[in-house]
Amino acid sequence: MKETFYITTPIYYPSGRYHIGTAYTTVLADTIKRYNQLKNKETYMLTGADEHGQKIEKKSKEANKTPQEYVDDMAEMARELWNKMDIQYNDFIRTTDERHEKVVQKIFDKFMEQGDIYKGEYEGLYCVPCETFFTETQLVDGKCPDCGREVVPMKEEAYFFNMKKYEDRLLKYYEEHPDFIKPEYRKQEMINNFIKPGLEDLCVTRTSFDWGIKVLKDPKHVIYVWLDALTNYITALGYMSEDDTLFKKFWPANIQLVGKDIARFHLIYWPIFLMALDLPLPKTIFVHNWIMMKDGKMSKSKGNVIYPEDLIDRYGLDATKYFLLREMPTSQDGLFSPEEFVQRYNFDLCNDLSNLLNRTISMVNKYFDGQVPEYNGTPNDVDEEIEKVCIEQIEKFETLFNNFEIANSIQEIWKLIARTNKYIDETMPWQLAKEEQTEKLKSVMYHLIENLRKIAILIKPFMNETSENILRQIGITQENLITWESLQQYNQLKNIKVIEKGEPIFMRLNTEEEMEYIKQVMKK
RNA sequence: CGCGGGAUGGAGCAGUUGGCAGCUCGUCGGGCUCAUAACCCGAAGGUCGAAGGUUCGAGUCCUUCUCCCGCAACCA
Repeated sequence: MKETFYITTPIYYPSGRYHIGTAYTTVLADTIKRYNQLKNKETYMLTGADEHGQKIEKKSKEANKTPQEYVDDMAEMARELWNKMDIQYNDFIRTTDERHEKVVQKIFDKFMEQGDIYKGEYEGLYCVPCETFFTETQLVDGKCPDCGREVVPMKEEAYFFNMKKYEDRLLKYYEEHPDFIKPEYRKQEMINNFIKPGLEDLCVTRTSFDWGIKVLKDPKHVIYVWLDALTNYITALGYMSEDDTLFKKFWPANIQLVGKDIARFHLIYWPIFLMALDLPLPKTIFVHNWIMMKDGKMSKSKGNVIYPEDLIDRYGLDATKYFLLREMPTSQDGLFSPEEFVQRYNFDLCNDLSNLLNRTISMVNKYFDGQVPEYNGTPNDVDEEIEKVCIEQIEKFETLFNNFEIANSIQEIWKLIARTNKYIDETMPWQLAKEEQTEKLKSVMYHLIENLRKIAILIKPFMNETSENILRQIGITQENLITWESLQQYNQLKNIKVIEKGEPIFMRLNTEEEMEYIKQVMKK
Protein backbone atom coordinates (compact mmCIF):
# COMPACT_ATOMS: atom_id res chain seq x y z
CA MET A 1 0.00 0.00 0.00
CA LYS A 2 1.22 3.42 -0.95
CA GLU A 3 1.62 6.03 1.70
CA THR A 4 -1.15 8.61 1.42
CA PHE A 5 -0.82 12.36 1.42
CA TYR A 6 -3.74 14.75 1.82
CA ILE A 7 -3.23 18.47 1.35
CA THR A 8 -5.76 21.28 1.43
CA THR A 9 -5.93 24.95 0.55
CA PRO A 10 -8.44 27.21 2.23
CA ILE A 11 -11.74 27.49 0.45
CA TYR A 12 -11.61 30.97 -0.95
CA TYR A 13 -14.34 33.53 -0.47
CA PRO A 14 -15.56 34.51 -3.94
CA SER A 15 -16.11 38.20 -3.43
CA GLY A 16 -14.05 39.16 -6.44
CA ARG A 17 -11.27 38.14 -8.79
CA TYR A 18 -8.52 36.13 -7.19
CA HIS A 19 -5.31 38.07 -6.88
CA ILE A 20 -1.77 36.81 -6.82
CA GLY A 21 -1.94 35.99 -3.11
CA THR A 22 -4.73 33.49 -3.59
CA ALA A 23 -2.81 32.02 -6.48
CA TYR A 24 0.25 31.75 -4.26
CA THR A 25 -1.51 29.57 -1.70
CA THR A 26 -2.82 27.29 -4.39
CA VAL A 27 0.51 27.06 -6.21
CA LEU A 28 2.21 26.23 -2.94
CA ALA A 29 -0.28 23.44 -2.29
CA ASP A 30 0.05 22.12 -5.82
CA THR A 31 3.83 22.12 -5.59
CA ILE A 32 3.84 20.23 -2.31
CA LYS A 33 1.36 17.77 -3.75
CA ARG A 34 3.41 17.16 -6.88
CA TYR A 35 6.57 16.71 -4.87
CA ASN A 36 4.94 14.06 -2.73
CA GLN A 37 3.53 12.42 -5.80
CA LEU A 38 6.99 12.22 -7.28
CA LYS A 39 8.04 10.62 -4.02
CA ASN A 40 5.58 7.91 -4.86
CA LYS A 41 2.82 8.75 -2.43
CA GLU A 42 -0.86 8.56 -3.18
CA THR A 43 -1.82 12.22 -3.03
CA TYR A 44 -5.10 14.04 -2.74
CA MET A 45 -5.48 17.78 -2.97
CA LEU A 46 -8.58 19.73 -2.07
CA THR A 47 -9.47 23.29 -2.89
CA GLY A 48 -12.81 25.02 -3.19
CA ALA A 49 -15.01 27.98 -2.44
CA ASP A 50 -16.71 29.30 0.66
CA GLU A 51 -19.97 30.48 -0.80
CA HIS A 52 -22.28 31.49 1.99
CA GLY A 53 -22.74 34.64 4.00
CA GLN A 54 -24.10 38.08 3.91
CA LYS A 55 -21.44 39.53 1.72
CA ILE A 56 -22.26 37.09 -1.07
CA GLU A 57 -25.91 37.99 -0.71
CA LYS A 58 -25.02 41.62 -1.22
CA LYS A 59 -22.57 41.03 -4.05
CA SER A 60 -25.10 38.99 -5.95
CA LYS A 61 -27.69 41.75 -5.65
CA GLU A 62 -25.22 44.23 -7.05
CA ALA A 63 -24.59 41.92 -9.94
CA ASN A 64 -28.30 41.40 -10.44
CA LYS A 65 -28.05 37.70 -9.87
CA THR A 66 -29.38 35.26 -7.36
CA PRO A 67 -26.77 34.22 -4.81
CA GLN A 68 -26.67 30.79 -6.40
CA GLU A 69 -26.09 32.20 -9.87
CA TYR A 70 -23.42 34.45 -8.51
CA VAL A 71 -21.47 31.71 -6.77
CA ASP A 72 -21.89 29.40 -9.75
CA ASP A 73 -20.21 31.99 -11.93
CA MET A 74 -17.46 32.58 -9.42
CA ALA A 75 -16.79 28.88 -9.03
CA GLU A 76 -16.48 28.64 -12.78
CA MET A 77 -13.99 31.50 -12.73
CA ALA A 78 -11.96 29.79 -10.04
CA ARG A 79 -11.86 26.52 -11.95
CA GLU A 80 -10.74 28.33 -15.09
CA LEU A 81 -7.93 29.97 -13.20
CA TRP A 82 -6.76 26.74 -11.62
CA ASN A 83 -6.88 25.03 -14.97
CA LYS A 84 -4.88 27.80 -16.52
CA MET A 85 -2.35 27.40 -13.73
CA ASP A 86 -2.29 23.63 -14.20
CA ILE A 87 -3.26 23.04 -10.59
CA GLN A 88 -3.77 19.32 -10.05
CA TYR A 89 -6.50 19.45 -7.46
CA ASN A 90 -8.47 16.27 -6.97
CA ASP A 91 -11.65 17.87 -5.73
CA PHE A 92 -13.23 21.28 -5.68
CA ILE A 93 -15.60 21.60 -2.76
CA ARG A 94 -18.26 24.27 -2.62
CA THR A 95 -20.09 24.98 0.59
CA THR A 96 -23.30 25.11 -1.43
CA ASP A 97 -22.79 21.50 -2.52
CA GLU A 98 -25.51 19.25 -1.19
CA ARG A 99 -22.89 16.79 0.04
CA HIS A 100 -21.46 19.55 2.21
CA GLU A 101 -24.71 21.10 3.45
CA LYS A 102 -26.21 17.82 4.58
CA VAL A 103 -23.17 16.90 6.62
CA VAL A 104 -22.82 20.33 8.17
CA GLN A 105 -26.39 19.98 9.40
CA LYS A 106 -25.57 16.60 10.84
CA ILE A 107 -22.50 17.97 12.56
CA PHE A 108 -24.53 20.84 13.98
CA ASP A 109 -27.11 18.45 15.38
CA LYS A 110 -24.43 16.26 16.84
CA PHE A 111 -22.89 19.23 18.62
CA MET A 112 -26.34 20.18 19.92
CA GLU A 113 -26.92 16.72 21.28
CA GLN A 114 -23.52 16.65 22.91
CA GLY A 115 -24.21 19.98 24.53
CA ASP A 116 -21.36 21.72 22.73
CA ILE A 117 -23.75 24.18 21.17
CA TYR A 118 -26.22 26.21 23.19
CA LYS A 119 -28.68 28.97 22.45
CA GLY A 120 -27.79 32.47 23.58
CA GLU A 121 -27.76 36.02 22.44
CA TYR A 122 -25.27 37.64 20.15
CA GLU A 123 -24.53 41.22 21.08
CA GLY A 124 -22.72 43.53 18.76
CA LEU A 125 -22.67 46.88 17.10
CA TYR A 126 -25.08 46.90 14.24
CA CYS A 127 -25.24 49.10 11.19
CA VAL A 128 -28.89 49.20 10.19
CA PRO A 129 -28.57 50.22 6.54
CA CYS A 130 -25.80 47.68 5.96
CA GLU A 131 -27.57 45.05 8.04
CA THR A 132 -24.24 43.98 9.46
CA PHE A 133 -22.72 43.45 12.86
CA PHE A 134 -19.28 44.82 13.62
CA THR A 135 -16.85 44.55 16.50
CA GLU A 136 -15.45 47.61 18.12
CA THR A 137 -12.06 47.15 16.54
CA GLN A 138 -13.59 46.90 13.10
CA LEU A 139 -15.17 50.32 13.36
CA VAL A 140 -13.60 53.29 11.68
CA ASP A 141 -13.81 56.32 13.97
CA GLY A 142 -16.58 54.55 15.85
CA LYS A 143 -18.67 54.30 12.69
CA CYS A 144 -19.57 51.63 10.17
CA PRO A 145 -16.47 50.74 8.15
CA ASP A 146 -18.58 50.21 5.02
CA CYS A 147 -20.86 53.23 4.91
CA GLY A 148 -19.53 55.50 7.65
CA ARG A 149 -22.85 55.82 9.44
CA GLU A 150 -23.63 55.40 13.11
CA VAL A 151 -23.83 51.90 14.54
CA VAL A 152 -26.11 50.86 17.37
CA PRO A 153 -25.74 48.11 19.97
CA MET A 154 -28.05 45.24 19.05
CA LYS A 155 -28.85 41.76 20.21
CA GLU A 156 -30.05 38.78 18.32
CA GLU A 157 -30.78 35.23 19.24
CA ALA A 158 -27.92 32.95 18.22
CA TYR A 159 -26.33 29.60 18.90
CA PHE A 160 -22.88 29.42 20.39
CA PHE A 161 -20.20 26.80 20.45
CA ASN A 162 -18.71 26.20 23.88
CA MET A 163 -15.03 26.72 23.20
CA LYS A 164 -13.97 26.99 26.83
CA LYS A 165 -14.69 23.35 27.34
CA TYR A 166 -11.84 22.40 25.00
CA GLU A 167 -9.31 25.02 25.99
CA ASP A 168 -7.11 22.77 28.09
CA ARG A 169 -7.21 19.93 25.65
CA LEU A 170 -6.11 22.24 22.87
CA LEU A 171 -3.18 23.61 24.84
CA LYS A 172 -2.11 20.12 25.72
CA TYR A 173 -2.34 19.08 22.09
CA TYR A 174 -0.12 22.00 21.05
CA GLU A 175 2.47 20.95 23.59
CA GLU A 176 2.48 17.32 22.64
CA HIS A 177 2.58 17.91 18.88
CA PRO A 178 5.40 20.28 18.02
CA ASP A 179 4.78 19.82 14.29
CA PHE A 180 1.14 20.74 14.47
CA ILE A 181 1.67 24.45 13.87
CA LYS A 182 4.21 25.84 11.48
CA PRO A 183 5.94 28.17 11.72
CA GLU A 184 6.38 27.80 15.45
CA TYR A 185 5.88 31.47 16.36
CA ARG A 186 2.25 31.31 15.29
CA LYS A 187 1.61 28.98 18.18
CA GLN A 188 2.87 31.54 20.68
CA GLU A 189 0.65 34.12 19.07
CA MET A 190 -2.41 31.94 19.53
CA ILE A 191 -1.63 30.96 23.08
CA ASN A 192 -0.85 34.47 24.28
CA ASN A 193 -3.55 36.33 22.42
CA PHE A 194 -6.49 34.00 22.63
CA ILE A 195 -6.09 30.91 24.72
CA LYS A 196 -4.38 32.28 27.81
CA PRO A 197 -6.83 35.16 28.25
CA GLY A 198 -9.60 32.58 27.96
CA LEU A 199 -11.44 31.60 24.80
CA GLU A 200 -14.75 33.21 24.07
CA ASP A 201 -17.51 31.02 22.81
CA LEU A 202 -18.00 31.18 19.08
CA CYS A 203 -21.25 32.34 17.57
CA VAL A 204 -22.22 29.72 15.00
CA THR A 205 -25.58 30.91 13.67
CA ARG A 206 -27.23 34.10 12.53
CA THR A 207 -30.79 35.19 11.90
CA SER A 208 -30.03 38.47 10.20
CA PHE A 209 -29.56 36.93 6.77
CA ASP A 210 -30.63 33.83 4.84
CA TRP A 211 -27.85 32.82 2.53
CA GLY A 212 -26.48 29.90 4.44
CA ILE A 213 -27.18 26.40 5.64
CA LYS A 214 -30.37 26.22 7.67
CA VAL A 215 -30.41 24.78 11.16
CA LEU A 216 -32.83 21.90 10.66
CA LYS A 217 -34.55 22.16 13.99
CA ASP A 218 -34.64 25.95 14.10
CA PRO A 219 -34.80 27.13 10.50
CA LYS A 220 -34.83 30.84 11.14
CA HIS A 221 -31.15 30.38 11.92
CA VAL A 222 -28.48 29.83 9.32
CA ILE A 223 -25.19 28.24 10.27
CA TYR A 224 -22.63 30.95 10.42
CA VAL A 225 -19.37 31.04 8.59
CA TRP A 226 -16.75 29.04 10.46
CA LEU A 227 -18.66 25.93 11.35
CA ASP A 228 -19.78 25.87 7.74
CA ALA A 229 -16.46 26.74 6.17
CA LEU A 230 -13.95 24.78 8.22
CA THR A 231 -15.75 21.49 7.98
CA ASN A 232 -15.27 21.44 4.21
CA TYR A 233 -11.97 19.63 4.69
CA ILE A 234 -13.80 16.55 5.90
CA THR A 235 -17.16 16.81 4.15
CA ALA A 236 -15.30 16.79 0.85
CA LEU A 237 -13.93 13.38 1.74
CA GLY A 238 -17.37 12.03 2.50
CA TYR A 239 -17.28 12.20 6.27
CA MET A 240 -20.65 11.19 7.75
CA SER A 241 -22.00 10.24 4.35
CA GLU A 242 -22.86 6.93 2.67
CA ASP A 243 -19.53 6.64 0.95
CA ASP A 244 -16.72 7.63 3.26
CA THR A 245 -13.90 5.62 1.71
CA LEU A 246 -11.91 8.75 0.86
CA PHE A 247 -12.30 9.99 4.40
CA LYS A 248 -11.05 6.73 5.81
CA LYS A 249 -8.18 6.72 3.39
CA PHE A 250 -6.94 10.29 3.64
CA TRP A 251 -7.96 11.78 6.96
CA PRO A 252 -6.13 13.20 8.91
CA ALA A 253 -4.65 15.65 6.44
CA ASN A 254 -0.89 15.74 6.19
CA ILE A 255 -0.82 19.45 5.69
CA GLN A 256 -3.35 22.23 5.56
CA LEU A 257 -2.25 25.56 4.17
CA VAL A 258 -3.73 28.81 5.40
CA GLY A 259 -2.89 32.47 5.09
CA LYS A 260 -2.02 34.39 8.20
CA ASP A 261 -5.36 36.20 8.13
CA ILE A 262 -7.24 33.02 8.91
CA ALA A 263 -4.66 31.45 11.19
CA ARG A 264 -6.76 31.89 14.31
CA PHE A 265 -9.72 30.02 12.91
CA HIS A 266 -7.61 27.12 11.74
CA LEU A 267 -5.37 26.89 14.78
CA ILE A 268 -8.07 27.20 17.43
CA TYR A 269 -11.62 26.60 16.22
CA TRP A 270 -10.86 23.95 13.66
CA PRO A 271 -8.94 21.66 16.04
CA ILE A 272 -11.66 22.12 18.62
CA PHE A 273 -14.38 21.17 16.17
CA LEU A 274 -12.40 18.07 15.32
CA MET A 275 -11.98 17.22 18.98
CA ALA A 276 -15.70 17.61 19.47
CA LEU A 277 -16.22 15.19 16.60
CA ASP A 278 -13.68 12.87 18.17
CA LEU A 279 -11.55 12.92 15.03
CA PRO A 280 -7.78 13.06 14.68
CA LEU A 281 -6.27 16.46 13.95
CA PRO A 282 -4.28 17.30 10.83
CA LYS A 283 -0.58 16.60 11.16
CA THR A 284 0.46 20.11 10.24
CA ILE A 285 -1.25 23.39 9.71
CA PHE A 286 1.07 25.66 7.84
CA VAL A 287 0.50 29.39 8.09
CA HIS A 288 2.02 31.31 5.23
CA ASN A 289 2.54 35.02 4.97
CA TRP A 290 1.36 37.56 2.50
CA ILE A 291 2.64 39.04 -0.68
CA MET A 292 3.05 42.73 -0.03
CA MET A 293 3.60 45.56 -2.41
CA LYS A 294 6.11 48.34 -1.87
CA ASP A 295 3.32 50.55 -0.57
CA GLY A 296 1.76 47.95 1.67
CA LYS A 297 -1.12 45.56 1.21
CA MET A 298 -2.61 44.98 -2.19
CA SER A 299 -5.84 46.87 -2.56
CA LYS A 300 -7.94 48.08 -5.42
CA SER A 301 -8.07 51.59 -4.06
CA LYS A 302 -4.29 51.82 -4.08
CA GLY A 303 -4.22 50.46 -7.61
CA ASN A 304 -1.50 47.97 -6.76
CA VAL A 305 -3.28 44.68 -7.23
CA ILE A 306 -1.58 42.10 -9.39
CA TYR A 307 -3.56 39.26 -10.93
CA PRO A 308 -1.98 35.95 -11.84
CA GLU A 309 -3.42 35.88 -15.35
CA ASP A 310 -1.58 39.02 -16.34
CA LEU A 311 1.78 37.57 -15.42
CA ILE A 312 1.06 34.16 -16.89
CA ASP A 313 -0.15 35.52 -20.21
CA ARG A 314 2.98 37.53 -20.74
CA TYR A 315 5.71 35.55 -18.97
CA GLY A 316 4.36 32.04 -18.83
CA LEU A 317 3.13 29.85 -16.04
CA ASP A 318 6.46 28.47 -14.91
CA ALA A 319 8.10 31.87 -14.56
CA THR A 320 5.15 33.09 -12.53
CA LYS A 321 5.20 30.10 -10.23
CA TYR A 322 8.95 30.32 -9.88
CA PHE A 323 8.72 33.91 -8.76
CA LEU A 324 5.96 33.28 -6.26
CA LEU A 325 7.68 30.38 -4.58
CA ARG A 326 11.17 31.81 -4.74
CA GLU A 327 10.23 35.17 -3.28
CA MET A 328 8.05 34.15 -0.34
CA PRO A 329 10.05 33.66 2.84
CA THR A 330 8.52 31.49 5.55
CA SER A 331 9.16 33.88 8.39
CA GLN A 332 7.87 37.12 6.99
CA ASP A 333 5.88 38.70 4.22
CA GLY A 334 7.19 38.54 0.69
CA LEU A 335 7.55 41.52 -1.52
CA PHE A 336 6.28 41.85 -5.05
CA SER A 337 7.69 44.50 -7.29
CA PRO A 338 7.89 44.72 -11.07
CA GLU A 339 11.67 45.14 -11.00
CA GLU A 340 12.13 42.10 -8.78
CA PHE A 341 9.98 40.05 -11.07
CA VAL A 342 11.85 41.03 -14.20
CA GLN A 343 15.21 40.58 -12.50
CA ARG A 344 14.40 37.10 -11.26
CA TYR A 345 13.25 36.25 -14.74
CA ASN A 346 16.38 37.53 -16.40
CA PHE A 347 18.99 36.44 -13.89
CA ASP A 348 17.69 33.17 -12.57
CA LEU A 349 15.72 31.79 -15.45
CA CYS A 350 17.51 33.19 -18.52
CA ASN A 351 21.10 33.70 -17.48
CA ASP A 352 21.51 30.81 -15.10
CA LEU A 353 19.17 28.04 -16.15
CA SER A 354 18.30 28.60 -19.78
CA ASN A 355 21.81 29.58 -20.71
CA LEU A 356 23.31 26.56 -18.99
CA LEU A 357 21.12 24.31 -21.07
CA ASN A 358 21.91 26.20 -24.21
CA ARG A 359 25.67 26.19 -23.89
CA THR A 360 25.71 22.54 -22.90
CA ILE A 361 23.68 21.42 -25.87
CA SER A 362 25.80 23.46 -28.16
CA MET A 363 28.98 21.80 -26.90
CA VAL A 364 27.65 18.26 -27.02
CA ASN A 365 26.75 18.91 -30.65
CA LYS A 366 30.02 20.54 -31.45
CA TYR A 367 32.28 17.95 -29.88
CA PHE A 368 30.30 14.73 -30.14
CA ASP A 369 27.67 15.30 -32.84
CA GLY A 370 25.01 15.47 -30.17
CA GLN A 371 25.78 12.04 -28.79
CA VAL A 372 26.18 12.16 -25.02
CA PRO A 373 29.27 10.13 -24.04
CA GLU A 374 28.74 7.36 -21.55
CA TYR A 375 30.01 7.61 -18.02
CA ASN A 376 33.76 6.95 -17.95
CA GLY A 377 34.57 7.50 -14.31
CA THR A 378 35.88 10.80 -13.03
CA PRO A 379 39.04 11.71 -14.98
CA ASN A 380 39.86 14.57 -12.64
CA ASP A 381 39.14 16.08 -9.25
CA VAL A 382 36.70 18.61 -10.61
CA ASP A 383 34.47 15.84 -11.95
CA GLU A 384 34.54 14.07 -8.64
CA GLU A 385 33.67 17.24 -6.83
CA ILE A 386 30.73 18.04 -9.07
CA GLU A 387 29.27 14.62 -8.31
CA LYS A 388 29.61 15.33 -4.62
CA VAL A 389 28.09 18.79 -4.88
CA CYS A 390 25.12 17.34 -6.70
CA ILE A 391 24.38 14.90 -3.92
CA GLU A 392 24.77 17.58 -1.29
CA GLN A 393 22.44 20.01 -3.01
CA ILE A 394 19.76 17.39 -3.46
CA GLU A 395 19.98 16.61 0.25
CA LYS A 396 19.74 20.24 1.22
CA PHE A 397 16.80 20.74 -1.08
CA GLU A 398 14.92 17.85 0.44
CA THR A 399 15.56 18.88 4.02
CA LEU A 400 14.35 22.41 3.44
CA PHE A 401 11.41 21.38 1.30
CA ASN A 402 10.23 18.85 3.85
CA ASN A 403 10.25 21.61 6.40
CA PHE A 404 8.16 23.71 4.00
CA GLU A 405 10.94 26.23 3.57
CA ILE A 406 10.16 26.31 -0.10
CA ALA A 407 11.93 29.52 -1.08
CA ASN A 408 15.13 28.35 0.56
CA SER A 409 14.88 24.92 -0.96
CA ILE A 410 14.59 26.41 -4.43
CA GLN A 411 17.70 28.44 -3.83
CA GLU A 412 19.58 25.20 -3.27
CA ILE A 413 18.61 24.09 -6.76
CA TRP A 414 19.90 27.35 -8.14
CA LYS A 415 23.15 26.88 -6.30
CA LEU A 416 23.53 23.64 -8.18
CA ILE A 417 22.82 25.49 -11.42
CA ALA A 418 25.43 28.12 -10.58
CA ARG A 419 27.92 25.45 -9.61
CA THR A 420 27.36 23.70 -12.91
CA ASN A 421 27.96 26.91 -14.85
CA LYS A 422 31.16 27.33 -12.92
CA TYR A 423 32.14 23.77 -13.69
CA ILE A 424 32.22 24.65 -17.37
CA ASP A 425 34.68 27.45 -16.73
CA GLU A 426 36.81 25.26 -14.53
CA THR A 427 37.08 22.42 -17.00
CA MET A 428 37.27 24.60 -20.14
CA PRO A 429 35.88 22.06 -22.59
CA TRP A 430 37.00 24.15 -25.59
CA GLN A 431 40.55 23.79 -24.35
CA LEU A 432 40.16 20.06 -23.83
CA ALA A 433 38.88 19.80 -27.39
CA LYS A 434 41.85 21.68 -28.76
CA GLU A 435 44.27 19.51 -26.83
CA GLU A 436 42.34 16.41 -27.83
CA GLN A 437 41.92 15.28 -24.26
CA THR A 438 38.94 13.24 -25.33
CA GLU A 439 38.36 11.23 -22.14
CA LYS A 440 38.25 14.35 -20.02
CA LEU A 441 36.02 16.08 -22.50
CA LYS A 442 33.66 13.12 -22.51
CA SER A 443 33.47 13.17 -18.77
CA VAL A 444 32.66 16.88 -18.71
CA MET A 445 29.87 16.52 -21.24
CA TYR A 446 28.49 13.56 -19.36
CA HIS A 447 28.42 15.41 -16.06
CA LEU A 448 26.78 18.45 -17.62
CA ILE A 449 23.96 16.42 -19.06
CA GLU A 450 23.64 14.48 -15.85
CA ASN A 451 23.33 17.68 -13.81
CA LEU A 452 20.77 19.10 -16.19
CA ARG A 453 18.78 15.93 -15.83
CA LYS A 454 18.81 16.27 -12.07
CA ILE A 455 17.96 19.94 -12.21
CA ALA A 456 15.01 19.11 -14.44
CA ILE A 457 13.73 16.59 -11.93
CA LEU A 458 14.20 18.92 -9.00
CA ILE A 459 12.20 21.73 -10.58
CA LYS A 460 9.46 19.39 -11.76
CA PRO A 461 7.09 20.00 -8.81
CA PHE A 462 6.78 23.69 -9.64
CA MET A 463 8.04 24.08 -13.21
CA ASN A 464 6.68 21.04 -14.92
CA GLU A 465 6.68 22.41 -18.43
CA THR A 466 10.25 23.66 -18.18
CA SER A 467 11.31 20.37 -16.70
CA GLU A 468 9.89 18.45 -19.63
CA ASN A 469 11.37 20.92 -22.05
CA ILE A 470 14.86 20.45 -20.63
CA LEU A 471 14.56 16.68 -20.64
CA ARG A 472 13.37 16.72 -24.24
CA GLN A 473 16.23 18.93 -25.33
CA ILE A 474 18.87 16.80 -23.66
CA GLY A 475 17.23 13.74 -25.13
CA ILE A 476 16.14 11.97 -21.98
CA THR A 477 12.99 9.99 -22.57
CA GLN A 478 13.38 6.86 -20.47
CA GLU A 479 10.89 6.85 -17.62
CA ASN A 480 13.38 5.44 -15.17
CA LEU A 481 15.68 8.40 -15.69
CA ILE A 482 13.10 10.97 -14.68
CA THR A 483 11.93 9.51 -11.39
CA TRP A 484 12.72 11.06 -8.07
CA GLU A 485 14.73 7.99 -7.06
CA SER A 486 16.89 8.42 -10.12
CA LEU A 487 18.30 11.57 -8.52
CA GLN A 488 20.55 9.20 -6.63
CA GLN A 489 22.06 7.78 -9.82
CA TYR A 490 24.99 9.43 -11.43
CA ASN A 491 26.32 7.00 -14.03
CA GLN A 492 23.37 5.47 -15.85
CA LEU A 493 23.02 7.61 -18.97
CA LYS A 494 23.44 5.53 -22.09
CA ASN A 495 22.64 6.15 -25.71
CA ILE A 496 21.41 9.69 -25.20
CA LYS A 497 21.28 12.20 -28.03
CA VAL A 498 20.59 15.88 -27.51
CA ILE A 499 18.64 17.95 -29.99
CA GLU A 500 20.63 19.52 -32.80
CA LYS A 501 20.05 23.10 -31.85
CA GLY A 502 19.22 24.27 -28.37
CA GLU A 503 15.97 26.14 -27.92
CA PRO A 504 16.12 28.88 -25.30
CA ILE A 505 13.54 28.16 -22.60
CA PHE A 506 13.54 31.73 -21.35
CA MET A 507 14.46 34.76 -23.40
CA ARG A 508 15.90 37.84 -21.83
CA LEU A 509 13.40 40.57 -21.09
CA ASN A 510 13.91 44.26 -21.57
CA THR A 511 13.84 45.44 -17.99
CA GLU A 512 12.49 48.93 -18.59
CA GLU A 513 9.74 47.84 -20.93
CA GLU A 514 8.53 45.00 -18.77
CA MET A 515 8.56 46.99 -15.57
CA GLU A 516 6.41 49.52 -17.31
CA TYR A 517 4.11 46.79 -18.57
CA ILE A 518 3.61 45.28 -15.12
CA LYS A 519 2.97 48.68 -13.60
CA GLN A 520 0.31 49.35 -16.22
CA VAL A 521 -1.39 46.04 -15.57
CA MET A 522 -1.44 46.75 -11.84
CA LYS A 523 -3.33 49.96 -12.32
CA LYS A 524 -6.14 48.34 -14.26
C1' C B 1 4.22 47.52 30.86
C1' G B 2 -1.51 43.45 25.40
C1' C B 3 0.82 39.65 21.85
C1' G B 4 4.06 38.21 17.84
C1' G B 5 7.68 39.36 14.06
C1' G B 6 11.49 42.51 12.05
C1' A B 7 15.89 46.06 12.30
C1' U B 8 22.77 42.69 9.01
C1' G B 9 27.74 46.52 3.48
C1' G B 10 23.86 51.08 -1.97
C1' A B 11 19.02 47.60 -2.60
C1' G B 12 16.71 42.84 -1.21
C1' C B 13 17.72 38.95 2.00
C1' A B 14 20.66 33.99 4.70
C1' G B 15 22.75 33.28 9.18
C1' U B 16 20.25 25.51 13.05
C1' U B 17 22.68 24.22 18.91
C1' G B 18 27.39 31.32 20.55
C1' G B 19 33.62 30.14 17.47
C1' C B 20 37.43 33.90 11.63
C1' A B 21 30.18 38.06 8.97
C1' G B 22 27.51 35.19 3.99
C1' C B 23 24.10 35.21 -0.62
C1' U B 24 21.69 37.72 -4.94
C1' C B 25 21.60 42.40 -7.47
C1' G B 26 24.34 46.96 -8.14
C1' U B 27 29.64 49.34 -8.50
C1' C B 28 34.95 48.77 -10.01
C1' G B 29 38.83 45.64 -12.20
C1' G B 30 40.09 41.09 -14.70
C1' G B 31 39.33 36.19 -17.37
C1' C B 32 37.10 33.11 -21.02
C1' U B 33 34.68 32.37 -25.79
C1' C B 34 30.78 26.78 -25.38
C1' A B 35 26.40 30.16 -24.62
C1' U B 36 21.73 35.14 -24.45
C1' A B 37 25.96 42.39 -23.64
C1' A B 38 25.85 35.50 -21.25
C1' C B 39 29.28 32.74 -18.02
C1' C B 40 33.69 32.61 -14.50
C1' C B 41 37.35 35.12 -11.17
C1' G B 42 38.96 39.22 -8.03
C1' A B 43 38.19 43.98 -5.35
C1' A B 44 35.82 48.01 -2.74
C1' G B 45 31.80 48.47 0.72
C1' G B 46 29.03 46.44 7.22
C1' U B 47 31.55 49.00 14.75
C1' C B 48 25.20 42.96 12.31
C1' G B 49 18.97 49.38 15.26
C1' A B 50 21.03 51.74 20.49
C1' A B 51 23.07 50.96 25.37
C1' G B 52 24.53 47.62 29.05
C1' G B 53 25.50 42.41 30.72
C1' U B 54 27.01 36.87 30.59
C1' U B 55 31.38 34.43 28.18
C1' C B 56 38.06 32.84 26.52
C1' G B 57 34.69 34.31 22.50
C1' A B 58 27.81 37.02 20.65
C1' G B 59 24.55 38.89 14.66
C1' U B 60 23.51 34.43 17.64
C1' C B 61 22.09 34.19 25.05
C1' C B 62 20.13 37.97 29.10
C1' U B 63 18.29 43.19 30.42
C1' U B 64 16.61 48.00 28.99
C1' C B 65 15.45 51.35 25.05
C1' U B 66 14.24 53.25 19.84
C1' C B 67 11.90 52.61 15.13
C1' C B 68 8.91 49.53 11.48
C1' C B 69 5.11 45.65 10.39
C1' G B 70 1.20 42.37 11.66
C1' C B 71 -2.52 40.62 15.17
C1' A B 72 -5.89 42.10 19.19
C1' A B 73 -11.66 37.51 18.69
C1' C B 74 -16.42 36.15 15.41
C1' C B 75 -15.06 40.67 8.41
C1' A B 76 -12.95 34.87 4.38
